[in-house]
Amino acid sequence: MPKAPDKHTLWPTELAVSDVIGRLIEFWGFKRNMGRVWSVLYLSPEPLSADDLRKALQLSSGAVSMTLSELSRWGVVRKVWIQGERKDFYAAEVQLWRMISRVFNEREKSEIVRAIDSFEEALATLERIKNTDTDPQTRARAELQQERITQLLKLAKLGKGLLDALVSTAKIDAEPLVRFLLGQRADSHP
Amino acid sequence: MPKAPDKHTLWPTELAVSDVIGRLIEFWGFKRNMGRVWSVLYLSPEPLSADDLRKALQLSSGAVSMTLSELSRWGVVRKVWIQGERKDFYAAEVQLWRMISRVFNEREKSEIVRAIDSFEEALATLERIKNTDTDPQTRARAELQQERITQLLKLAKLGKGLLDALVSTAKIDAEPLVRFLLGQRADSHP
DNA sequence: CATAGTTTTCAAAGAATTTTGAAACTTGCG
DNA sequence: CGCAAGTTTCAAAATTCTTTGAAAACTATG
Repeated sequence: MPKAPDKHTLWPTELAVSDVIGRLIEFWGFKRNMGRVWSVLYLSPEPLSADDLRKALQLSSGAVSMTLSELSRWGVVRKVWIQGERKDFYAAEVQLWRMISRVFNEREKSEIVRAIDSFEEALATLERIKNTDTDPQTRARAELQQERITQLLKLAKLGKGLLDALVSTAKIDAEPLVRFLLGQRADSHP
Repeated sequence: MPKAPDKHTLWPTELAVSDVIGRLIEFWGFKRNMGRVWSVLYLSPEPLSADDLRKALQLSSGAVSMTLSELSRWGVVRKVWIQGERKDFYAAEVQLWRMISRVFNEREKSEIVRAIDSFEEALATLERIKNTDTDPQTRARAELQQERITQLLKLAKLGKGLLDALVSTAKIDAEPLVRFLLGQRADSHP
């Protein structure tokens, strides 16, 4: 029985890249396997089946299924139909920039927005205290906290601004932010 | 015996803020308690002792000690001597911008640099394969991977550029990046 | 509509991380 | 010194997160 040309042994480069991305992604709050699976797909010339991935990364079938569905939810992997095949095949989103901005937008921004709301609410509460409480100590304390929370609020808004800029940059794809950050041309400009 | 004015009951606003920061910070890969402890210190008019923190946040003494030492290592909290007191007291770094840029610089950048190195190494390996291997399939595959990894590399470098920009902005504190990101003056533009 | 190939689900096992608290350790002072 | 307040350490316990794998659920034919 002739073995199918093995998709199941990763090249050392694939292993290295999927590992480092796994780590980066984990560091960033996702599961390591999400990074690994995505990487393998990203480096694969053709879409892979769940089973290919299971073999390549030595995961259980359940893990692969869950990882793929999470990746799909984030829109960084998509199903691909291959004619004549029964299985589902998967391919990585290759538009890195778009991918990242989507994730940033959904995940980070919602967290930041929550913080912003909470800061604003705290400020309002403190304002009420200042206008109500008679103890000078208490009022002074409220005032100090207002100042400090205001700083936090500014910072959070800055963060939100940054994410918004990234996202809209990704949409337009004309890359003013990229230029700005890299100082000059972004790497080899034909 | 007259109770000391209670530093040990947090105001609702303090609780809310320390919670939301705890979450943000956890989301960002630190321990939740680091965020909470820092927040309480940040909102406190005077430095607090380990014991104050233990009571305010209902943590074990060990947890407080470890959290404080971690926060110190990140330079976001510092010891303060209070004359006539036996205990150590702690205060939060209030220069948010500086604080954040330091953390970014150490933590994020090292992770990104690792990724960059790894990508570059992978590219070199693939180049060797292209120049050595005779199988056209293999060579084609190596080429595709080079392209894709190049994209990753660009992205990683962009990330590094972003962090560098943040850090140097923090150093100068003249805020070109801030301006750029917010488009105009901070806040309120219908 | 039965079946075999696939995917999904999910409770339990396993890992990893965090917290606890008592013991060991420091330090300043009588 | 020797003590006592204060801090740190660290092994064990608790908690949280991840993975497993077998069973249930799908699904495209014959």
